[in-house]
Amino acid sequence: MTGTTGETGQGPEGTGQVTSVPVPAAAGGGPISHAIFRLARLHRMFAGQLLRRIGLHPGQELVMMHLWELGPRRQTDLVRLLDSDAATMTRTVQRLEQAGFVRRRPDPTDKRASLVEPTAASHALRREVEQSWSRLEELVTAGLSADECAAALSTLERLERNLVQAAADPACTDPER
Amino acid sequence: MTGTTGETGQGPEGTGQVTSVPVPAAAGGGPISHAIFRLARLHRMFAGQLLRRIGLHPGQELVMMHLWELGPRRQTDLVRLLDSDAATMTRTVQRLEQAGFVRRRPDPTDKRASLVEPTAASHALRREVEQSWSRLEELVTAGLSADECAAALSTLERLERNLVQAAADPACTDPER
DNA sequence: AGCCGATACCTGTCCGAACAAGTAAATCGC
DNA sequence: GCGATTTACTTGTTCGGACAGGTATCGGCT
Repeated sequence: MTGTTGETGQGPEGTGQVTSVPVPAAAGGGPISHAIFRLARLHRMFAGQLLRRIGLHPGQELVMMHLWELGPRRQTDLVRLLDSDAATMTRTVQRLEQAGFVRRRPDPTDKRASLVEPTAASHALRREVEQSWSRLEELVTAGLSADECAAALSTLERLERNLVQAAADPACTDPER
Repeated sequence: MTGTTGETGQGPEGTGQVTSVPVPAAAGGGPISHAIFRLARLHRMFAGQLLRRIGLHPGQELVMMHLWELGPRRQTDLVRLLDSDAATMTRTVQRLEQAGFVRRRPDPTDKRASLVEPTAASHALRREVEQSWSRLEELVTAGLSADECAAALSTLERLERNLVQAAADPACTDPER
């Protein structure tokens, strides 16, 4: 049993090593797209690394944070909050339940729905999760002034808005060209 | 013909629908981290959508672009170029081979290695892939001036550099805190 | 009441990402 | 030359993400 990681199938456990990341000089494509791609990869890598040591997998922490913040929710609500996929949410919640961080209970007002609520045990994680997020934020914004942070945030949101808008505009990705 | 998508197991075929993305107001955590997260998700969604219609899955196009650009490479080189995972690369190349976009041949100078080269058939895709990337870049940077684009790129690179540096610094993620 | 379309969820499948472990071959050091 | 280490690749496993169905339920409409 090499990976004597978790008693419940949870409990990831890695080396904690972040590879040095040479940052390849991209082959042609859009520079901003590539930059987003690489930044996202690094960001994911760090988040995963920070989370792993507190027993969560990337993505699960977002569910937990919403549950801690808002209390019991239906899966559908979680899907909407995280803008996630229903199928993914089903299995994520199943794993969180199996890991003991979440409980499920039928919605009294809707026999189709199930309410998801954080367990008492899960609350012990909250502080750690929030610290990890703060830590990640510190790493990302290291050496940036408050103004620069605000500018960076504004830039990211601008790019995001562009994509959101493009998603709404049918002509953008579909027919044309 | 719903599931009869590809004769080789390839050939993704989706609805082409990009959900509207409500952009949840995040629960607590670092605003920049969340922005990166959401931007990356949207970006991935669009890239996937554009690629799907030309018969590739996200990630595969990066391999192909490097091969088209640089010619035959060993898998290890591809791993380094994309800063990817060796195991992922093995299976990605296997799928590309199975789909007929890539051929593999033993490296004459190193019996461990295998050379990966684009097939003639794959070259027909090149233009489409490059157009898709251009298109994605247009969507992301819609309405931005050249200066704003440069600034955005600089911002993204700055954040990336921070993470790269943090990755190199052992004290950042490991013990401490 | 009965019907029909929307919802809420589940399962199956395919894919990329990451880690662990193992095999074969190359290379270094003696 | 030979053993120890490194390298190149493969396989197994676990996740998240996305799409394609399928089932039970809810609701509005007739």
